[in-house]
Amino acid sequence: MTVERKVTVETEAGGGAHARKPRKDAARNRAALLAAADDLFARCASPEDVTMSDVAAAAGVGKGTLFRAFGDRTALIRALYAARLEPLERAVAEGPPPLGPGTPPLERVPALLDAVLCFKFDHRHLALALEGTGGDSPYRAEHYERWHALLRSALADLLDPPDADFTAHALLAAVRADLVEYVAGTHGTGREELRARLGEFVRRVLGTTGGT
Amino acid sequence: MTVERKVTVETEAGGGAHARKPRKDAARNRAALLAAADDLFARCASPEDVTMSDVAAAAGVGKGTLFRAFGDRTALIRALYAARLEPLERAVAEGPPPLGPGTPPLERVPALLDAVLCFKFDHRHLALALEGTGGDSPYRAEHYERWHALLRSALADLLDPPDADFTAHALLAAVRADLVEYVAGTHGTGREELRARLGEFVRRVLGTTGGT
DNA sequence: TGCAAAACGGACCGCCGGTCCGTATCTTCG
DNA sequence: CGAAGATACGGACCGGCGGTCCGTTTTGCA
Repeated sequence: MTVERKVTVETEAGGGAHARKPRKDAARNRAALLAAADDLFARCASPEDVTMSDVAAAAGVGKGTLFRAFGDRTALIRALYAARLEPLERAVAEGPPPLGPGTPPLERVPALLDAVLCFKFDHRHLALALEGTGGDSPYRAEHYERWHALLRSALADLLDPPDADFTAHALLAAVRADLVEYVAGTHGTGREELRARLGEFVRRVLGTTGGT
Repeated sequence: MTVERKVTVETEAGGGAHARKPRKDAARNRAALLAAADDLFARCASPEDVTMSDVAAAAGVGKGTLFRAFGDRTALIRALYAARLEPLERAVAEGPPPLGPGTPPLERVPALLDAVLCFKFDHRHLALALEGTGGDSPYRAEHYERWHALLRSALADLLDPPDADFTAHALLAAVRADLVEYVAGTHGTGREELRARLGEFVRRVLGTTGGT
């Protein structure tokens, strides 16, 4: 009876999870949705008041399409955030100093935090949307774990292991999007001034006293 | 025609905003609602899944009563949080060292942060509910401004003014409820260990090297 | 060109925060 | 003590949101 080779075998077993090539309209719509969402988040005061329907409408597609493409609100925001973050992550993973690997920790840690701060500042709307996903903490996002691990390992040369772990958390907490937004928004503190303050703070944490 | 002295004059002009004595049942219900809310937040995993209807039902009153008493969800949570925080605020405002005024900054700053950490740890459910109020940042709450100002003024003796301001923010960021929850929950880090890590971190920020 | 797989889209659902208003309860004053 | 006015009660009700469903349309392949 020939078992019906209907398989759709998918080559999945090997572990490669490559989605088997999306249809053209699907790809186009996905891109349009990302663009529309980015635009809306940038334009609106609070992430709360850009609804999923808004995004779909702005992209010129139906709501069903939006949810089919991304699953849910959180996933949409994560996808958007990840797309914007990718250049920075590449620079950290394989770029030149002071961000890339092979940089001495005392130099790399401040550079990493400065880079994160700049990113959060320049993409506040996305970062706020991501961190304010309501559900629960932003700490659930796996990219947080990556940054934490990176920072911790860089700090490992300078501190005791348990301290390195907590310090990494604490330093990342200093560049959380809502804090950045608050300081920048309320006090009118500008980008460069914020960078200077953070730099000084990090220097103090690392015990680097001034120096040339 | 005697202009109808209907006034309800209220003595408001003087600036005193004392609500003119609430009715007895209103007071009782208010208390019941606070208790019910506290209980529910403590019992539920995420603040998100305790609804206003739940609170009203648990307190044995109607939803209308709940909203009449507190206005909206945020105000309910704030009232609850403020009630629990009050002892600590008194200790800070008029208590003995190391929390109270008159304590030298080098001693007071770590003490304040330790106290906040303990409070956030012990009342995670409330702190999470408050900070996760969705709307926007927890920085809008006026009690944040109080703590920030307090810390900043304590730091003013040790740092340049702009650094004191940012440092106060950064230190408070290290004790945010969701971070505490994450570190305590995921890594199973206990209360005392967390206090030790925070203490060490603060010490490093203040440049206090070990010492007896 | 024909056909099945895949994607589309918008009506629809459940839920939640918040409102409204007829009814019940308290308080005060004669 | 009784009645009237003020205040609070409570739950049916509303608008809007995230998310789902399924009949219809598009696409890719042979």
